[in-house]
Amino acid sequence: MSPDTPQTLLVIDDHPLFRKAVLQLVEMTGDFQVVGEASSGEQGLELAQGLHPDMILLDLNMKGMNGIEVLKVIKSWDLDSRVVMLTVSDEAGDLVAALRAGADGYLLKEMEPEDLLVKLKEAASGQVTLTERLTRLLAHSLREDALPKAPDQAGLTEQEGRILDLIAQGKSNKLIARELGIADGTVKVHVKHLLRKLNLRSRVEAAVWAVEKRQG
Amino acid sequence: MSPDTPQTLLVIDDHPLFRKAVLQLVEMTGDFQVVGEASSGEQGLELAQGLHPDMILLDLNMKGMNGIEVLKVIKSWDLDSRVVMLTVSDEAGDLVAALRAGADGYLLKEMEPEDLLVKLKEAASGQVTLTERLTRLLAHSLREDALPKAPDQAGLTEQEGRILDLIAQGKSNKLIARELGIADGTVKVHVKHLLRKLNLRSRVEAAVWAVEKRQG
DNA sequence: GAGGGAATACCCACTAATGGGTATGGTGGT
DNA sequence: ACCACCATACCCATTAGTGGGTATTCCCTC
Repeated sequence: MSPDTPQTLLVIDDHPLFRKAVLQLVEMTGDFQVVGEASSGEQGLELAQGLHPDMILLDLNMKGMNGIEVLKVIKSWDLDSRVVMLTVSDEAGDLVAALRAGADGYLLKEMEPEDLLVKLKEAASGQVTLTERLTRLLAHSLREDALPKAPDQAGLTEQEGRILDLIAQGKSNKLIARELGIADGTVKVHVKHLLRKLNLRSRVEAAVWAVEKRQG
Repeated sequence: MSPDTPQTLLVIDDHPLFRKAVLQLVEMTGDFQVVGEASSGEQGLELAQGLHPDMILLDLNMKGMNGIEVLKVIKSWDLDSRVVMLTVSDEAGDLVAALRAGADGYLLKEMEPEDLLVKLKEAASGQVTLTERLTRLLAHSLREDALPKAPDQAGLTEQEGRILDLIAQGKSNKLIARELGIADGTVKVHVKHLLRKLNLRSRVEAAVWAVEKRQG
C-alpha cells in the first residue's frame, strides 16, 4: 500500500506492440516497474507464479487461454497480485464475468494513456477501478439479470398456480394431467401460459424459480 | 434530455430536516424544481403517480414501506421518472437490490452537497450514477455471489456435478454444451448417467433436487 | 507389461416429452 | 354480450432421454 516503492508489474498480452506501449507509458513515471511480459495466457501463468508481481495487466482476448481463464487460475493461487483486465471489449457479459472471477479492475484499451495510468494507480492502491461507461454497463446488466428473476406470480390463475407447484415437484405433464384429472394436452396449454406470464423459457426454469422462491 | 428546462423533482424521505436541506441545495441552482415532498413511502407513491416528476429522490431507510419496495412499485408503473436512491447505508446488499429493482442512481447522504448535485445532474441526463466507493462495493458483492458453488454430489463425477449445477440453473443441454465447450450429445450422456446415479427420472426432478439441497 | 475399470467424449438412431401455434366450446361473472 | 378461465383437439419443430457402439486417457492391479 506504500506508493513510495514502485509496484512490480506483469503484462500479459499477445500483442507485442501493445506490450511495448504499456511498458513505455508505465516506466516513464516511477510508479511501476515492469518485471515481466508474456505473450500468451499459459506463459503469463508461469511468470505470475514465478514473479509474484504486485500487479498483473491482463488482456481479455487472446489466442489460446482467454483472459478470464487465466484470471481464474491466478485468483485460485491466492497470490496477492492485483489483476486488472485490459481489453477492447465493452460487452457487459465480459465485464461481469471478469468481476465474478475476481478482477480488481477492468479497463478499456481505447482509454487515454494518462487516464489509464491514473486508473492503474488506483487499482494498485487496492481499489476496484472501472471506467464511467463500464459502471453504467454493469448496472444495466444487473437489471437485465433481474428481469427474469422477478416474475410476478400474481398474474397466474389458480390452475396455472397448481400446475406450477407440480412442476416444482419435478412432475411431467402426463403425471400432472393424471393428478388433476385433466387431459395431457390441457396441461401443456397451461404450462405454455404460465411460462409466458412468468417470462421463462422452459419448465426447468420454472421449477428452479418456484423452488427458490418457496425457500429463499 | 434538455438541460435547459429545470427538472421536476420529488423528494421522498421521512426525515423533514433532510428534505429541507435537499430543497435548499437543489433550488439554489436552477437545475431542479422540487414539485413535491413526501414523508413516507406510501405518500411518496401517491405523489409520484400524480406528479410524474422527472426525478425522484428516494430514501432507502424509512418507517413503513422501505425504499426498495417503493422503488419497485414506481418502476412497475413505467412512468419515465428516474429514481435515485439516497441513503446512509453502504451495504452491498442494499445497493445490489436497488440496482436490480431498477434504480438509476445510488448515492450516500454523507456526500458533499456539491458532489451530490453533480451526481443528480448526471442521473437526470440518463446516466446511472454511483459513487466511487459504491462501485467497489458492487464489484465486491458480485465476487461474493460467485463463490457459492459447491460440487461434490455423492457419487457424481466432476463433469456430472458441473452439469447438474447448470441444470439447476434452468439451462438446456445445448446451452450447457456451449458453456462447457463439449458436444451436446455428450451432455445428454452425462445427464443420463447422473439421472441414473441419483435415481431421478427427468432433468426437472434433478433441478428441483439440486436447488432444494442447495438451499435447504 | 498386460489387462480392467472408470471417466471422458463422440457417434447414430429411435421414442418420448416439451413448447408453440391455432381453433372450438363451455362455463361464470359483470 | 363480453371477458377471463378452463378444457380439449390437432399440428409442428425442437429438446430430452434411451440404447447401442467406438475411442482415448488415466489409474489400479495382477
